Amino acid sequence: MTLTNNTFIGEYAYSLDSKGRVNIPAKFRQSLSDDNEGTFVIARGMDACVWVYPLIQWKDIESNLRNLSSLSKINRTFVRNTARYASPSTYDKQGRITLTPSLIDYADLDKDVLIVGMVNKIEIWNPTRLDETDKQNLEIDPAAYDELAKNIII
Amino acid sequence: MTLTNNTFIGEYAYSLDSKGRVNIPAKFRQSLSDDNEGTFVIARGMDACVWVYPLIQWKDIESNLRNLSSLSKINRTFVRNTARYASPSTYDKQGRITLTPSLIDYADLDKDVLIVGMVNKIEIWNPTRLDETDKQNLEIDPAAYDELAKNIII
DNA sequence: TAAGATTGTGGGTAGTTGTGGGTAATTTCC
DNA sequence: GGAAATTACCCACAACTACCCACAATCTTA
Repeated sequence: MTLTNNTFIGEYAYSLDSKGRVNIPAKFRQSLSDDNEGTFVIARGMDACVWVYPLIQWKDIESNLRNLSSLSKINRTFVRNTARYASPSTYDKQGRITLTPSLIDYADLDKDVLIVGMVNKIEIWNPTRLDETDKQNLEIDPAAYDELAKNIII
Repeated sequence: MTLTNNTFIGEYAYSLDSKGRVNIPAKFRQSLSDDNEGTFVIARGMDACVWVYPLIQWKDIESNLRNLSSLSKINRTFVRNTARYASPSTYDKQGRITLTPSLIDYADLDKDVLIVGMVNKIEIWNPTRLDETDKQNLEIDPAAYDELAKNIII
């Protein structure tokens, strides 16, 4: 079984141990291409979660950031907020990455975490926070949502 | 006799075993093209059932999701809702795929299941749930059918 | 109709995966 | 420079999954 390289789908209930390590689901690891060198880049998500990018994917983002002119204030802010909290993390022999205390704090992570495949990246959630976010998202404009769905035949 | 590749029609009564495995009807398997690598992607249906996509079909959806920037909140929600409950499943030598406990729960599946060909994907139903859904759908607004008639010739 | 092939279903087993903890190497700080 | 803290690497084990074999029922073909 192989999906597209560096592609992640599905939801997994895993645990964060006392050393700040989380397992990356085996199915996700199998999808990783070799040029990632066993490394992810972890960063603050735009929601209350941790974003985990395979190295290759992150390099792509970096080159996009490079193209944003610092003349514009919003660009400066965006680049700063994106780069500031990002850091690389290589997984160990058991397939775990270590999260930074700062990110654990930001995402309000406890022992039980939910790992969610987001196609080009991975999200790590406190299950309670995800529930809350889900509920808030019910208030999203249904018309805009349908518009999105219309363009993707599922 | 073979229809178009990766196309599924008809209805089959099969069973879900204690390990969460369901057989994919032989006729469906014969229709699969090789580039599916013996793999399906199972996901939550929009009704109370499990959707089963041949890998090729899913990759199409995936590439659409990949193009949605996570800067927009509605995009994030859409990608998350779509990808979260999906997972790849390769069929074994007997032609069975394994469903996740989460999907079995969502579709309220028991031992007896109904497998329905939906042309580009497959649905797995609890027969009782399908009956109920059918009855509700009898009350479909005729105007909606007229609208549909503009888009399809049967 | 009978023999053979295919298909659906059940269960055993070996390998993989998730999780916890120990130890040595590295870094930090006084 | 040396002690303390942190990090990276390694081992161990239980739970789970994927793979394999078996068998009965059904369908195909001569």
